[in-house]
Amino acid sequence: MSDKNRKKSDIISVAKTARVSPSTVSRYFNHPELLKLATRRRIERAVRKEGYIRNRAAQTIHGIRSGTIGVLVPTIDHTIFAEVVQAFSDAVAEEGFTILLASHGYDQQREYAILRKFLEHRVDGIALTGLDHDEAVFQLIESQSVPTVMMWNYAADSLYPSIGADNELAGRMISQHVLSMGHREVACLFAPGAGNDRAKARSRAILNTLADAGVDVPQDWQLTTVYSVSESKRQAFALFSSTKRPTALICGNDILATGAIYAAAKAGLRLPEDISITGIGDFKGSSEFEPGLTTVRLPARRIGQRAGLTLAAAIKDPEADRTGAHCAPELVVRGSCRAI
Amino acid sequence: MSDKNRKKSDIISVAKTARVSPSTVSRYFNHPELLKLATRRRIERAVRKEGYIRNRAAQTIHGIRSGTIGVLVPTIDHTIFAEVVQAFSDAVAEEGFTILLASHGYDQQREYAILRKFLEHRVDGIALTGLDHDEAVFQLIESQSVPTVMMWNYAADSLYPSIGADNELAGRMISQHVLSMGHREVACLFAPGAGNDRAKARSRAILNTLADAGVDVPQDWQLTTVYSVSESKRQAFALFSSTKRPTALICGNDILATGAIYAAAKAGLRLPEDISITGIGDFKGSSEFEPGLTTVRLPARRIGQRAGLTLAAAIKDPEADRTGAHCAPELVVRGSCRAI
DNA sequence: GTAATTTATGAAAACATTTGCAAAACTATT
DNA sequence: AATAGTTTTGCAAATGTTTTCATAAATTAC
Repeated sequence: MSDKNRKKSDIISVAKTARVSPSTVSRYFNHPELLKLATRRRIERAVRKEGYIRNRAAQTIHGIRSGTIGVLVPTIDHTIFAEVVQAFSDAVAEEGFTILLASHGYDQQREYAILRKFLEHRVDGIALTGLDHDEAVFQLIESQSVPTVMMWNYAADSLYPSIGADNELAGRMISQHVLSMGHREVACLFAPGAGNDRAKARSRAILNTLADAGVDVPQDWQLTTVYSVSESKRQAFALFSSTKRPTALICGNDILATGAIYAAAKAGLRLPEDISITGIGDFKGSSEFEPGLTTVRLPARRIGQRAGLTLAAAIKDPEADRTGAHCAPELVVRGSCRAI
Repeated sequence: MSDKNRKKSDIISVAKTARVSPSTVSRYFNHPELLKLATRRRIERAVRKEGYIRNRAAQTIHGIRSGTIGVLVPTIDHTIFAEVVQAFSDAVAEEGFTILLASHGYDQQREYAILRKFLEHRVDGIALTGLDHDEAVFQLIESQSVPTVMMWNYAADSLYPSIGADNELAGRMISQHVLSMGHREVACLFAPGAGNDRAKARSRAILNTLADAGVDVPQDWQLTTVYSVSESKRQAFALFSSTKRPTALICGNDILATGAIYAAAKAGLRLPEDISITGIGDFKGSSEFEPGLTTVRLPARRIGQRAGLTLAAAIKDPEADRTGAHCAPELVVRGSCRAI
């Protein structure tokens, strides 16, 4: 494509080979309709010959948008966030944006530091996960007045547009279903709530709903485990091996439920005859268990896409609608939770 | 943190409030050791007061590194790539880089377009997935002479440092194991090879190894399916329901194997008594099935980390060692493949 | 207390662009 | 062929930094 472009080519060198001024080359890219066809042709050839690639950094310092969006998730390698990020990325790529991605591992300090970095790169917008963030994070966003959305969790009164599911509702839905199937002896397996408002909202809602129905979950049936199949398998196995077993186990998410299902198999329990298990999330694959996992679908792809679209719109038009959106969770009844 | 910074603060405004010159502020950030303690203090206060955030775009046009690395994967929401990206991101974050992430969905045209975008952003380095890319992609990288690594797949003679596993070896390992367990009636379930050199290498190696041992896989036992639990479940179920069943099913990756396991359960086959199933990858969770999945571990995290470290080193020191690294696959024998 | 060093700071040029304004080159009109 | 109007282009200033070079200030040596 080029022979001796050892000297990186810039707009000036392109101008030279096209025998026009740098400004004209700039216009070629930004307002091509202002150029005479012949000039356009000439420049096009020069660009090609030089293998010139525009320098967004140089544009950015003119207040022109950087074309990047900072996306901040707790971790990338959980199905659920991976899906959100994928959908988000696809949505904004459509609009010409590229994402800067980073994960904070549920560490609020790191979240702040990463946010600063994003801002140094002059991202045009920011997508955070969850509604719960350090005060400094909010201040930073406020002071830089950069368009922001909060993904994953929904609350009507959030400070910035939130696009996600109502996790409390999800918790309520699954526990109501379990109750409606006649279960009274219910155990719970939750992810830790620290720095994770989603997990917190779910466990709160589940426990409350059960309590309201007069079902009391004893302390030793309220298990907590990190987000990991093997850990939840271990914990659930211990639970299933104890003398008194619940008839149903409500898990805070599908990954934990997966562990519980394996634990049941290991303990020789039949699903759902001996034990009912439910999840939250409806991750890819949850429908494929035998029997399928009864769960509440949190529409990850829809959330990611919607969040991306909303943010892109807010960036392009500061007057755009900045209200969030609730991507409603949906009860998915499969075979893993039976009626008593 | 600030009242009336409606006018975005730059290095000049900071200089003004600190009563020093802009150059001094610049030095405060880049060579603080050159400043007198008192001056440093003064500037620090001004920075804080103004809520100033450095502008990397402005630095970048001075040829200073942008601090970004472009990462290009086929898709983000496959466990395996998510893991690689997570590890990669962590590794380079350590060195001060932020990643620009995009996915091309196995579309070579899109890969090229995304690469151009990365280059417009003046990424300091590029990480691609796999060794197989469009000629134009290589030309672009060559002409911009930007440090590049290729992740996931390993080949000693690759054009750019490759950090990953030898997928052919992985295929050989698993089929040798299956053979050593005495299986002669073997079926295969592969991911499509188009635009995916990893999948291609595996299926080739598996078929060859089997053939060398005199085991011929009939055409209708060579199944191909997209990367999806439900699709592979469907296909495997069909296979299991036909009159003549293999004694073992070798799957091109763990996701496909997962589908096959569910299919077996659905078909009422016992694992491994009635059917042996193997995967490749050893994804998170593969060890937790009952029985655990026999597979070949491809060390995703190690690959991502290693790739990140290698690239970061190449960026920081152009003379750095640019040889790739083979992260050896490793046979993981669990219960899903029995001896006949 | 002065000269010679060393250290800390500032001025100005450079980086790769964009853009407002003005000049040049066309077209259309007479 | 001259004029008015329009379209196309170039000049120069601006953007937010870094860096080289020069100078001022502080320190040390005598």
